[in-house]
Amino acid sequence: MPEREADRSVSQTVRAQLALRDLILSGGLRPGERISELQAVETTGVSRTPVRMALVRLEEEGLLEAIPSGGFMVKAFSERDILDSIELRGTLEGLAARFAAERGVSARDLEPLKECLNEIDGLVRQDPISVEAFSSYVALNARFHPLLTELSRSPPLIRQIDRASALPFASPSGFVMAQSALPEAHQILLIAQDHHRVVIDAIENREGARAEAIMREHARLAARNLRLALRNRTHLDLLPALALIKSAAAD
Amino acid sequence: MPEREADRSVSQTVRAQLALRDLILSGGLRPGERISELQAVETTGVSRTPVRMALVRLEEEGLLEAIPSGGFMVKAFSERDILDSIELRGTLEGLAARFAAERGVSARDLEPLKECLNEIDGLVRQDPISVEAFSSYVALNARFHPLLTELSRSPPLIRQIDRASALPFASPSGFVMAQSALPEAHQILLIAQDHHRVVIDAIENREGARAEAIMREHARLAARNLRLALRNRTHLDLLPALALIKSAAAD
DNA sequence: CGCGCAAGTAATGTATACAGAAGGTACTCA
DNA sequence: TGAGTACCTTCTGTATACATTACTTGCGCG
Repeated sequence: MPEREADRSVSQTVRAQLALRDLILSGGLRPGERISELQAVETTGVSRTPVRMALVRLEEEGLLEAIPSGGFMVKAFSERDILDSIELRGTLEGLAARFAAERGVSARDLEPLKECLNEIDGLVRQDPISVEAFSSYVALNARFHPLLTELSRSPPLIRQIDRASALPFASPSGFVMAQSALPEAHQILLIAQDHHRVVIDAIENREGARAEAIMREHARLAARNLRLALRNRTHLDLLPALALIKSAAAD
Repeated sequence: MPEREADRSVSQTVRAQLALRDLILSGGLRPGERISELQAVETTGVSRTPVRMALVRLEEEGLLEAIPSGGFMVKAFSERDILDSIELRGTLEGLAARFAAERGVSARDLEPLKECLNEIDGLVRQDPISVEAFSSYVALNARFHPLLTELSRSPPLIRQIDRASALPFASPSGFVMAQSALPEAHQILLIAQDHHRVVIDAIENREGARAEAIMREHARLAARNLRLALRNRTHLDLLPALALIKSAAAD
């Protein structure tokens, strides 16, 4: 079947949203820079209507900021903003873990999570850990966290966590790859995996406060990774999203 | 100056958004009901383009749900959803209070909050409390909570709290008016005001954990109000948003 | 030489026309 | 009588044209 010009199956709006998001995260647009709709029409190849829709959605996503007089600009983030976003995500995931513990979960619901954990165990046993193993870890981690969130069985909370994780630097896997270049890499991964095991154990034993606390601390690993990566200033290219940081980056 | 057909100063999109939100919250549309764009065009009087924009924003706001095949429907909420949304808001406000306590706030920043508290004190001294006093309380409460949130000086958190409070039944003032019809009304108001004083005290003394805990508990007053109002089933007309609840309401 | 105003230009907000798809209904066949 | 199919209606998604508003540039006046 002919499939020129990208997928014909997805809507123009989604296509524009993806294209613009990539453009922003790859640093194609400077923070604070106004996004011209016509310019966006040229780069995305779709009409103004879906472009406008995509811009609105990217604003809600947090990547854009509305200009009072009209239009949108690329949002700029401080390092503090990012750290706060991580703490925020950890707090929400903590709430989800507490809900799961307090309300109880069936062994059947826990099954896919334990599978994840076992697969991750296979990875972290390596020393040193290969880059491919890191990629696998990112994938497994990106599977584990949503599963954990869903254990809360709370649609409003799940929704809010999704929104809080939409910002790439706030997502559970946002800074794992940055970590791969660090000497502490293996150690941090072992700790993260221990957090995973502890939160499942806490949920199984209906220990709400413990489940909540460990998820908060778990998120703070991401904050540590960010700080280490910024200080070392090595392999920052692994983190395209950092193009949005105000002071740093911007070579 | 002529001002027919509503304000000419606000955009059509905002006008449509307000009109549709009122329509939904007043129960004009049943939960689960599909919102036809053309029908929305007729009721709002604006064209399809701003109507579509308004629908997208109302979806992000949480009042609408996207239908996979296209279009939007009015979202339905369970009582549990609402209770979770309140707990969620309390958790976020707790985080804001903790940030404020940990990072410290100046006496100048606290001034407007203390003014609020003093004004509320003047209200809760009455016994019994008039309906007008309740309205004044709602207004003051709606001023206090955003001020408290801003003490965190964390734009990402402020943004997330705004979004969590957008749902009318999750907002800090969502169930205060319902409470006015209850025999426990005065007592609950006194407790709420004590929470306000305690959180400010905790922030002043840099007691982060205490500030966080009290805001969580403070939000649970709203949950109590909701449960009492639903059990008593009196003055439910004060809560138009309850038209969105799945099982209840729906006469 | 600097500030302010005006005019031109460009960009956004809005309206509408068109195409494609989804859903409903009626009819036919088993 | 029930199920399946085909057609028709109605809706959404997209494109584009138009109007209004904001911004910029250049000129004139102080």
